[in-house]
Amino acid sequence: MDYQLLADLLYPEITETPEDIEAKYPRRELPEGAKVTRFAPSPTGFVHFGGLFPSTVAERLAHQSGGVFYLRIEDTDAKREVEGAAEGLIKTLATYGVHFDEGAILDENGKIADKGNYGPYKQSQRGPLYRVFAKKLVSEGKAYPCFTTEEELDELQSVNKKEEIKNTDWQAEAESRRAEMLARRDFTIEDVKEHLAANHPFVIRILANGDPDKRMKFTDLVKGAIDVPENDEDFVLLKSDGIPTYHFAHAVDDHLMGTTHIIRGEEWLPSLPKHIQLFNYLAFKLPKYMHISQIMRLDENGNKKKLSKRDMGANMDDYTEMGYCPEAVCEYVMTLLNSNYEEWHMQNPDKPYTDFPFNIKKMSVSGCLFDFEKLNDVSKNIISRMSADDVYEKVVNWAEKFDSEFADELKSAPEMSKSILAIGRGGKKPRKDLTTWRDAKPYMGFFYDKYFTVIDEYPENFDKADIKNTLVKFSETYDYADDMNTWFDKVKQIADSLGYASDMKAYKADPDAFKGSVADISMFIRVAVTGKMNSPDLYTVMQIIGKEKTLDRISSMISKL
RNA sequence: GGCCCGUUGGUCAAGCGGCUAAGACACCGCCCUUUCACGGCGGUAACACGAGUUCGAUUCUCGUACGGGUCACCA
Repeated sequence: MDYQLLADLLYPEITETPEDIEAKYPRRELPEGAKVTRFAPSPTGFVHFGGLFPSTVAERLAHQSGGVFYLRIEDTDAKREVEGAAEGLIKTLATYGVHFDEGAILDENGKIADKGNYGPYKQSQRGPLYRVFAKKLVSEGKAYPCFTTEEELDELQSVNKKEEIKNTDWQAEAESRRAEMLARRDFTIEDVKEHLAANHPFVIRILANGDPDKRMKFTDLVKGAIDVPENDEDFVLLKSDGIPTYHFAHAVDDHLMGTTHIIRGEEWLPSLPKHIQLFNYLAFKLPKYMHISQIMRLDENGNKKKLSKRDMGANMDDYTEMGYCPEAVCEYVMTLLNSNYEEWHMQNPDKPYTDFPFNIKKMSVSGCLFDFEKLNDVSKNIISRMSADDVYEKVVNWAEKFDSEFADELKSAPEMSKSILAIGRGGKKPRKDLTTWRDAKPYMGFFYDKYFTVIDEYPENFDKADIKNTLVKFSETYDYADDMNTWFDKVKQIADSLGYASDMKAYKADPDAFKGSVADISMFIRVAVTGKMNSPDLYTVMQIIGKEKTLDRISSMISKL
């Protein structure tokens, strides 16, 4: 077969050669050791937690090494493309610290525009480029046109691949596919001419020459040494619309764009043989690969499953609504990515996670389970270290989007709101009441008349009269100007007068000698003022609420008893 | 089913031929404390199984089991 003739028949309009293209994509001038990485999402939806993972790794590795991190949009599947998804992706990534140096990123008008010299960065705009390389492969007898239509393929495939395939069917399936593949390779120039004349669509397939029984040694930067079989599958390079498949685009783009490290999910491991073959055929230098373990979740049977789109915690945009601050999510990701992150962070509590020396060798080989508890802990700690002003601003920000009424309430009394948030904050052992911004309302709502309700009831085992007496006595003696000690001394006096222990030690030594303790007396007052059995320091709460409201709330409770 | 990857406490995980097998989260207990939230101290809890190599295996090799991934003109 005259392969050059075949190539010219297929792509008469392509006159450029790979060499011409290479000349337009010179090697990057980067310092020694600098890594060029990329994130290459398909614009089919939101950013997924499982996508934030590799993109964070790619970003860290590039920026830590003085390299380049770019965004390439893999919009090669028009059918699945979602309008505006790419823009959303970029914005979401940015909130989680994933910033691009180059690629199809947002310009000042919020539109996607290319930045950098290795574009275009949207694969749909790179069609001619791919065809040059495809033509080359055809001319070398390493790829060939296939006129089998999708419908015909579906029919040939005896079993629907989406359905569960019965054990016995697998063998038959493999055999029929093998036979079918060999048949596809069997054609003449005349056949091609006929098809072309009839305007039949075609795909370009690679002509696989591997022996799947042979293994190649391959080193993955995360997985270590692995065995991969040679590729024997004539997979598609160019689809009938002239747009490449992932595999071909990966080879051409990452070569041209100078990617040094391919960072992607573990699910790509099985297609590695295809990529190796392609890079070989194309005479491209194989980049380094890092296949990152997947994030799992527990299914209803207690088995681990890949965290998928519909799962809780999958959509990064949900975290905003749930009220997590991006720093918390980033740190949580770091703890999963590098096990020694936490240790480092304890030693460097004030440094941003971007100062952490990220280490490929410390990456986990096995998949990990997504754990909200751990995220919550990280989040709680981060918020506890923020200033009251910061927290105020962030809570308001969140509330403006998701609870505008609460936002208005906060903004109507900013000073009070800030002093509430300042309780127990700033010291060596800050309170950790807030895990997410969403927690703010239940935590501090009782300060505002609008949200104040008595939630907790007095426990049955206390005498109603004691409660009432406590409240009456307290309101009689309460003086807003009292300092904390004076204030508490008065509470203790009430305790003594009602037969409750004012000294906790005495109470603990002999609880039966008293009706209760000053703790209970405080609780009586606390429920009246805050509506809850638990609250931050009561004295401080009253100072913030103010004399009038404090007494109002107490008297309203008295009248209810 | 073929191929690939994995398996240390409930979870994330250190470990890289000899350790009483770290640490963090969660849980429990005690202390501190007027409640809560912190903080301090302590506790329960793990090398999937079976062979082999070795003086010695969590660590190396091979099986088995289990889990995950993948097998498209999707990425």
